[in-house]
Amino acid sequence: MLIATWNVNSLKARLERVTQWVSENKPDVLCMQETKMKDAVFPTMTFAEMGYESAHFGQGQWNGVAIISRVGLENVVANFAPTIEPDLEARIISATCGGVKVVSVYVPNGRALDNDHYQYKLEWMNKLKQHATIFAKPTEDLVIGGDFNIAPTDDDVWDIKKFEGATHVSAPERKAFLDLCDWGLTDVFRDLHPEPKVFSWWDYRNGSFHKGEGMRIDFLLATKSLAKRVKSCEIDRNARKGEKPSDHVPVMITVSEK
DNA sequence: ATGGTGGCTGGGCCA
Repeated sequence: MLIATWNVNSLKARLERVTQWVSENKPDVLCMQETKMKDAVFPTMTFAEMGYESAHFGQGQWNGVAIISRVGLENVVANFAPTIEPDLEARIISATCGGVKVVSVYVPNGRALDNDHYQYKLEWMNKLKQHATIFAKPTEDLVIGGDFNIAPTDDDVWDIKKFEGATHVSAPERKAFLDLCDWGLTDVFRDLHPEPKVFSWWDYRNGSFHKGEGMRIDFLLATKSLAKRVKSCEIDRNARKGEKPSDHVPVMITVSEK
């Protein structure tokens, strides 16, 4: 089973690249973020013709998350679980795909440490942990895939000195990330790849990709029962090349059957 | 280099 996550930065602008990537990689499940479209215009038929069911939680010009699956797509939950105060933005959708509980998340950016949006980000991470506890047990097969807008360690940014006073690397954000993992989730990529400076995002500006100035902020976080069956985890750096790339690239895991 | 690029849009915000 191949499970992937990708912040596509507008599915409308990226549809050709996304369908091309799906055709080549044939993920069983793909979590997407920043579709930036309303549900009514989500390309359900395009994916259906490729053999995928779709679940989309969109709002329009910003945010928007989706899960597409060719191994079943059941029990879809748009937004946080019903007992949690709902987010006003479309940033989380959950479903069960082929026996695995899957959550696609687009964690708020935070903007700046003194910005209200930063508090919103921290609260959002707390709600995500609550959502996990409601949506699944730590003993079940669960993967949370998405753009977390948090670099968990200094190895996950190109130069920590450039991030003094910035979001994505602050101690409270990193603690929120660890708190979520402490519930029972593993950063599968880091487990299999100890090497530093492997990134999933590069700013469009200033030739960042070619200078190697990126961050690893996109993750597949798996519960133990799932993580122990993961055979490989890759970040598809090639997806940042060529015409009209997203600023993020896909992260993918292959999981062996039980 | 207080800029740069890209995607919403249709001027300015967001990342």
